[in-house]
Amino acid sequence: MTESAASRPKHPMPFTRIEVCVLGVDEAGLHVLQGRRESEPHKGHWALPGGVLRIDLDDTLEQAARRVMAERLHLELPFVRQLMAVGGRQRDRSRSDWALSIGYRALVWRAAVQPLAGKRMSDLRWVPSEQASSDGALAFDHAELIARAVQTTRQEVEALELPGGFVPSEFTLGELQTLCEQILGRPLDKSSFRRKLADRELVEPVAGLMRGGANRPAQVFRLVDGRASA
Amino acid sequence: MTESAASRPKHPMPFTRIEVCVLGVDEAGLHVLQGRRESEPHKGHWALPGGVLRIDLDDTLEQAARRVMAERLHLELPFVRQLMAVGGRQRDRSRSDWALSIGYRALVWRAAVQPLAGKRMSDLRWVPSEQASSDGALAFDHAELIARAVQTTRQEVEALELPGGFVPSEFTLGELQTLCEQILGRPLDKSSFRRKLADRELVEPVAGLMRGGANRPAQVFRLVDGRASA
DNA sequence: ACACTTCGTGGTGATTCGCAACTATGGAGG
DNA sequence: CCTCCATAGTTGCGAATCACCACGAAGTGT
Repeated sequence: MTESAASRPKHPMPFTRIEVCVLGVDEAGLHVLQGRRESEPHKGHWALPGGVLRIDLDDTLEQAARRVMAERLHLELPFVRQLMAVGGRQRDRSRSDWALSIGYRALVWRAAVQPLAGKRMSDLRWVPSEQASSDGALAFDHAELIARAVQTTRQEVEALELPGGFVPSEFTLGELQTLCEQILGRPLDKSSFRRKLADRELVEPVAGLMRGGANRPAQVFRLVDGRASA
Repeated sequence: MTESAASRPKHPMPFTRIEVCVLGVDEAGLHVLQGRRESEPHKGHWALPGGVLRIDLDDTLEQAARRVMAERLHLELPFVRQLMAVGGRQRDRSRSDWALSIGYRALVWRAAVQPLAGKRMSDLRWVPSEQASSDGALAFDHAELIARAVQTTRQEVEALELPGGFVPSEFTLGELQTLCEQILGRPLDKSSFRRKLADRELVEPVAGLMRGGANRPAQVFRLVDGRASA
């Protein structure tokens, strides 16, 4: 990042892509958004949505990830997080060219988002995360990206570093707990969950009640100041 | 990583580099290896050692990192770990070209390693990690890479996931503890340290004693099977 | 009035962790 | 030879944390 292209003899640069792992939460757990590729290679196969890094359009890597999401899925996802870079000489194909992908992750509430197949992307489907991270039919490192996305996201939720942008502005503690349980894929203890929230001063009550649904109403909370970790 | 360069219209690709943050441990703590740049831009300034990704020479990103270390520092570092990718349009310089860097980290015992200035790298120096991660004179994202390297390394040591390649094949528990303390920059409790090692079955004793230096000799241990996390 | 469901809080036993004391075992020095 | 000293290695205990369970509170529906 300290050397410009013009300052030294040109070397061929790898074909650089952005891949985005969109994790959708619903009642059944975590799901990964996949699309069917319309062009070679791997035409007709399922893959993570992604696209070419366009240095004429994108100012930053994050912005590139957001542009790709908009083009492929018609989705505006302001909160993305980098996973890792994967790359190397393609071994599975006879053409021996290099490929480099920067993986990003987004976390959304599945019901609140309506992805629409866009450029170079036909069908879309949600795949349960457990199934997706061990899908051999995906391009080789996509499964690795998915596994990493699920793992890091769960670690964050476990540590109650709530990933930015997906926690509603107002919620009850029961809702928040259910959300975390759906991401983690396992039940949490109500008492411990609330204690941690209180000790770390992550949430604060709002003067108002809601969800008298069919039982006792619950206190409404919001995240204190800007406690959404990027 | 699923699309080849020839299959779609060529877009200009970013100038892609590898930067390596070599963390050296000694009695005083963690240090970062820096070199003085011999060429523009930032000529004469201190920076992390790095080099251009050469898709004609490198088969993988990791291999590229190792090649760069060999060229710049005459060092063979088999154990490197990826930190993150940083990049974007260069703002500080008038030329508006893109740069992309993949950051890697290596952890070595400072006394056991003798870096030698190599290609496009003149002086070398070790800088205390605290000082290095807040050095404004470094190229902009180098400080970020250093901070990330120190942070993740300490997290790993804290969790006793001993980074590969830097733990001696044989050691006493006292030596291992001292090593961890130097990386973490704070003292550890002897009793707790040993309990954790025992509980998680990370080390096993070797039938032999050593270091009768001037006091009671200590049992020699080795890591059980392959407990070095990459 | 009663059942039912979720909210909210409190208690208890097990585990972990930090702190510190204590013993063991060698060398150094008089 | 005896004492002192530095480090090795173990043990015990109080504090903090956590998982699990239980109970009362506050609404709705029958």
